[in-house]
Amino acid sequence: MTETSFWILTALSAGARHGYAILNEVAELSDGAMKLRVTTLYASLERLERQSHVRATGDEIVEGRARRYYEITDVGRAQLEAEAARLAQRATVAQARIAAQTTPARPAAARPSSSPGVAFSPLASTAVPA
Amino acid sequence: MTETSFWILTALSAGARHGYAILNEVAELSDGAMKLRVTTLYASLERLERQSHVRATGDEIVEGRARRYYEITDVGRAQLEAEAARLAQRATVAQARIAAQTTPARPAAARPSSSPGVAFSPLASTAVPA
DNA sequence: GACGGACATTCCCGCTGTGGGTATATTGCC
DNA sequence: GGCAATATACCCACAGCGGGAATGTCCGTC
Repeated sequence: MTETSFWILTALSAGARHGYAILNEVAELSDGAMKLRVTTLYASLERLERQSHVRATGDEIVEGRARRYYEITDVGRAQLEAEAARLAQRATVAQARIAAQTTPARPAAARPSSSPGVAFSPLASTAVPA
Repeated sequence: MTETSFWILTALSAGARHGYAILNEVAELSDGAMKLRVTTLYASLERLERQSHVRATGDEIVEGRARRYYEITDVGRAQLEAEAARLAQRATVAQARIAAQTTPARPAAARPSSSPGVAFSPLASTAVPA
């Protein structure tokens, strides 16, 4: 999932929104870090609609302006949930590595990176050199 | 930062690696979820080198095969750290929204949402502790 | 009354990142 | 000899993103 799609689904997970409202909500949710462009937004909404992650719930005319409302589908919600879990895991893995790096003394390069038998335990010993 | 760059930097944050070793380590770190293609890998390494996030530390010949080792720079490490923090925040924001949506009673560590049922609360400020 | 700004959607077009396929070269196994 | 694994590199196509701008209404300011 792209970051754009992630933010759109997150915005919609609290209720139906029209395009422009999504734009503003994403900026707010991300604390200004993510500013969607209108072109990106509407292109992404089209893609999400094709993938049945969002659904258009009809057009409205409010004060002369046409508004198209979108809502998240069950599929979209499941995808968002899975993506959030992946993001959390990614962050954990990276932060564990960074922490393991800054704490102990570090040898020079060219260690062989032969994997320790068990697959990936981020919080414990991440292949710390002897 | 792209996901590819993120994983490469994460792999390199534990020490210098050559391209092919990065490939394997990323698959391991992500528990098989992320499988870099060789084309993507080397193209990304070039980009990261141009941005001074990684640095080539010289070529070696091991058993007849040329190996080019890469190591993460201080700039790259800082970028990785920042990216990990962003990922964690994104995951938190999304999971709080999902929790507020699915559990009407009480979300775990999220902020107290005023009205559970028909939630259209605009979220005045991002309540994510850094 | 003209002008700019906010709202709201849509089209055109170029750039970047990704990935499939493939070429090259060496070592080890069957 | 053929095949897999290791290791890097090139060519080309596709998808997502974003700049620019068009369309149209409403509101506040000059």
